[in-house]
Amino acid sequence: MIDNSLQSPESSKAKTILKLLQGCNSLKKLRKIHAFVITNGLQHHPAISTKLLHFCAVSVSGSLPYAVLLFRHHILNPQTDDWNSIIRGFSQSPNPLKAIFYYNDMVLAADKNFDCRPDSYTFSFLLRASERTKAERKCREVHGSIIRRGYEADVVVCTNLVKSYCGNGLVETARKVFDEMPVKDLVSWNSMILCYSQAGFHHEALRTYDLMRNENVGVDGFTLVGLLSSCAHVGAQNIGVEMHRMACKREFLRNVFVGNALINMYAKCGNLDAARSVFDSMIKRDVLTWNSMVVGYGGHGLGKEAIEFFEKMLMAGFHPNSITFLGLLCGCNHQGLVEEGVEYFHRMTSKYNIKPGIKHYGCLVDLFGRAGKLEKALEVIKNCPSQHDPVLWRTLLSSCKIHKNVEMGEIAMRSLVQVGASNAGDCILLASIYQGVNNVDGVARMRKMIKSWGIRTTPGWSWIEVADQVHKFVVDDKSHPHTNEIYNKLREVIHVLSQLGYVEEGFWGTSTSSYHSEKLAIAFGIARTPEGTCLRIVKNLRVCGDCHSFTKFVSKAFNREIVVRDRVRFHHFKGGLCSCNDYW
DNA sequence: ATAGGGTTAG
Repeated sequence: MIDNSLQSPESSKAKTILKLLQGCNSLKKLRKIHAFVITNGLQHHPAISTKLLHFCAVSVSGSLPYAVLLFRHHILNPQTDDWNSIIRGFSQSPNPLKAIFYYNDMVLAADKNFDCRPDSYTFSFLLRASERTKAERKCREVHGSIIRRGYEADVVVCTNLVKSYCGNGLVETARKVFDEMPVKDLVSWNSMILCYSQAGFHHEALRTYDLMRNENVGVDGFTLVGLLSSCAHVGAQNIGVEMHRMACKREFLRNVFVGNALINMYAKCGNLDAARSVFDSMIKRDVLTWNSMVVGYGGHGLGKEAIEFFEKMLMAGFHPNSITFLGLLCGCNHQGLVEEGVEYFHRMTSKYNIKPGIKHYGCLVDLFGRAGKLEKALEVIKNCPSQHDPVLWRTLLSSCKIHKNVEMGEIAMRSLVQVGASNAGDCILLASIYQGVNNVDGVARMRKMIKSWGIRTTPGWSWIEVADQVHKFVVDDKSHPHTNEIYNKLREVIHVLSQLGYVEEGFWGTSTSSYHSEKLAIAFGIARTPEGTCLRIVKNLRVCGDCHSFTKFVSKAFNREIVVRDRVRFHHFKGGLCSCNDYW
C-alpha cells in the first residue's frame, strides 16, 4: 500500500506537501496543509504523517494538541521516530510529565512491535522531561531504563543524565555518572562544570576544570562562562584573569556570554576598572552586559556611577529589567542617595512597568533606614504586599543598630517573633542596640533568649585567593595545613597594630579570644604574598566593627590595598581608610 | 529527518 501510493500520481502531491511543510511557519498554514493532506487521502502516508507530526510537536509555530490528534488518529503504527517526536514535544511543554507517560506507552507498544523501541534520542528527551518535572525518583527510574536498554555508554545520553541529576539536586550522583562515562567530550565536561557552578559548588567547578585540562578536549565559550561565574562567586581573580587571557587568545571575546561573564567576574572581584575595559571592548552588548556594570557599581556603593551607566543604557536603547533596578537601588543605598533611590523605585513601575519584588522593597527599607528615616522605613514595610517577610524587618532592625534606636528595634524584633522568623542573629543585633545605650537588662534578656533557644548563628567564613588557590577559613580555624604559621603571623600583625592604637573589640564589651575568619585570611595573605600585593577577601557575612577597624589598620601599617566583599557590598581599604566611610 | 551546553539577581 505504501509503495503504491508512492508510485501513483499522488506521489507528486506528497512531494508538494512535504515542501509546503518545510516552509510552514504558522498554525494557520499548518491547518491548510493538513486539510490538503486529508482531501487527497494522504493522511496515512508514513513520510507525510511523520513529518507533519514532527512539525506540530516540535516547531515553535506548531501545536502540541494538534500533534496528539495526529498521533492518535493518523499514525496507525507509530515507529520510534513518531514516539520521539511526541515525547520531545511534551518534554519541552509546560507539562513535561506527559512525556514520561508517553514513554511508558511506548515501552508497552515496543513489546509487540520491534519498530518502536526507544533509542538514544528517546532517552535524551525523556531525561530533559525528568529534569523539568523535578522528580528525582523519575530520574533514577530513567537511569535504570538506560542501563537496561544498553545506552549507558552514549555520550549524549549520559550528559543529559548528568544534567538531569543535577537539576534534581543530586549533584553527587551526577558526578558519579560523569566519572563512569567511558567517553567524555567537550560538552560533557562543560555540562559538569556548569552543573557545579549552578549548584553553588564553585570550588568543585574550578577543580573539575583542572582535571579537564589533562584530557585534551579543548575549551570553548561555554567552558569559560561556567568557570568565570564560579570565579566571580569565590572572588578568584587570578584564575579569572587566566580565563580572560584564554578568551583573548581564542577570540571568544566576540561572544556576548563570555564578555558578560568577564565583566561580572572582574566586578565581583572588586576590579571595576578591568570590568569597565572589558565593557568598552565589547562589539556587541545586551541587557546583561549593561546590568553587570550597573550591578557592579551598585555593589561597590558607587551610586553615582551606577546611575550614570543606567542613563547611558537607556540612551543606547536598552530596556532595564528588575535586576538593573536592584543594582541601581543598591548603589543609591550605600551612597545615601535617598531622593534618587525613591525616584527610581517609583519610575521602575510607572515608566517601565516592572513590579517591585521583595528585594526592591528591601532596598527601599534599607535606603530610608540607613539614612536614619526609620519611620519612613517602617511605612514602606507596612505598605508592602509581603509585609510578613522577615528580611524586611531584619533590614529595619539593622538600621536601628546604626542609629541606636531602641524603640523601633523592639518593634522590628516583635514583628520577627510574630512571623516566627526570629533567630540568634536578630537577638545579637538587638543586644548590641541595647549595649549601645547601656541597657544592661536588655542585653541580658537577649543573651538568655539565645541560650534558651539554643540556636546558633550562621557560621562565618572567608576566602582568599593566593597564587591560583582559594583558601577558606572559619572562626578560629585550625584546619589549614599551615595553621601555626598563620597564627604566628596574626599575633605579630595584632602586636604591630596595637602599637599604632588598634584595640581589639570584644563581643558586647567583653574581651574575646576568638579570631574571625577574615583576620586569619588577611594574616595568611600577608604571610604569603609579596609586599604591596592587593588582598581580596570574600566572606559570607557582614564585616563586624572590630574586623573593619583591624583591616583599616592593616592597610596602613602594612601598606596593602585590601578589598573585602561581604554579603552585601564591597569595602576597599587603603591607607587606613575604607571606601564605605565606616558606614555599612 | 529528529539529541546534549551559557552569563547578572537570589
